[in-house]
Amino acid sequence: MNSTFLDEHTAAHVAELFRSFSDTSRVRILSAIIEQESNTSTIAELLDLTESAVSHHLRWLRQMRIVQARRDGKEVYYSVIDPHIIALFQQGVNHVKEK
Amino acid sequence: MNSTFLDEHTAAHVAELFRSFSDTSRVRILSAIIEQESNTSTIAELLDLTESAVSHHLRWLRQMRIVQARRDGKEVYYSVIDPHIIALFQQGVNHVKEK
DNA sequence: CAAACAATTAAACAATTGTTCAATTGTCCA
DNA sequence: TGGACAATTGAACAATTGTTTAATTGTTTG
Repeated sequence: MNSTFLDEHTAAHVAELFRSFSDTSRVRILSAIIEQESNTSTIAELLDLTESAVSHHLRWLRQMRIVQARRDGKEVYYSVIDPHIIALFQQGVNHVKEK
Repeated sequence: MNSTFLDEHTAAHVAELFRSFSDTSRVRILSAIIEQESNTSTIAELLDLTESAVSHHLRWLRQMRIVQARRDGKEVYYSVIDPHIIALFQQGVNHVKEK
């Protein structure tokens, strides 16, 4: 169906996309907000990370359009919008779990 | 169906898996050998990389059990065995292409 | 308005990563 | 066996990345 042979430019974008899921903290953050929309400090507390570290990762994911931010008063709530992204992430998780 | 909330250990493995696809050269190498089983120097020539660089990446991918090596005389041919891995990779590629 | 809380940002740092160069190993065949 | 070719390996390096600390911005409420 689809050829996978990629030009350098597309390959760079694919790599960038997968880089979203290539760090332990980012994977944990994503798993948390896929499970339930949460704000920065709740995520930080839940995962035992500093708010700053979480915020840096979320900025990265925001720039990649992986996560969506919604402010409610002082808090900013994050979630994963795109079902394709969730499916991609889940597929990686399942692969690991089924070993 | 499946909860995605992950313990640190599983998250680390998931991150490690996705790291296989998180570098432009590795993405290009994978796209080449998914398209067609190839040996190190053919891949190097096709992608304009040194054989050493290609070999280093392939070692990484081999250790991750993403690729399979088959020696035929002087040449070592690489391929991606697991259809789940191919599907995961393709899904990332499609996500990028559909933007 | 000021104090308190939530989140972001910038700078700095240690750690990791990708690539190169050079040396080595494995295989074939004259 | 020795020379040629293919691939791997190790060491070194520059570049990138994740985290911390400290300062700053945004928002609410006393």
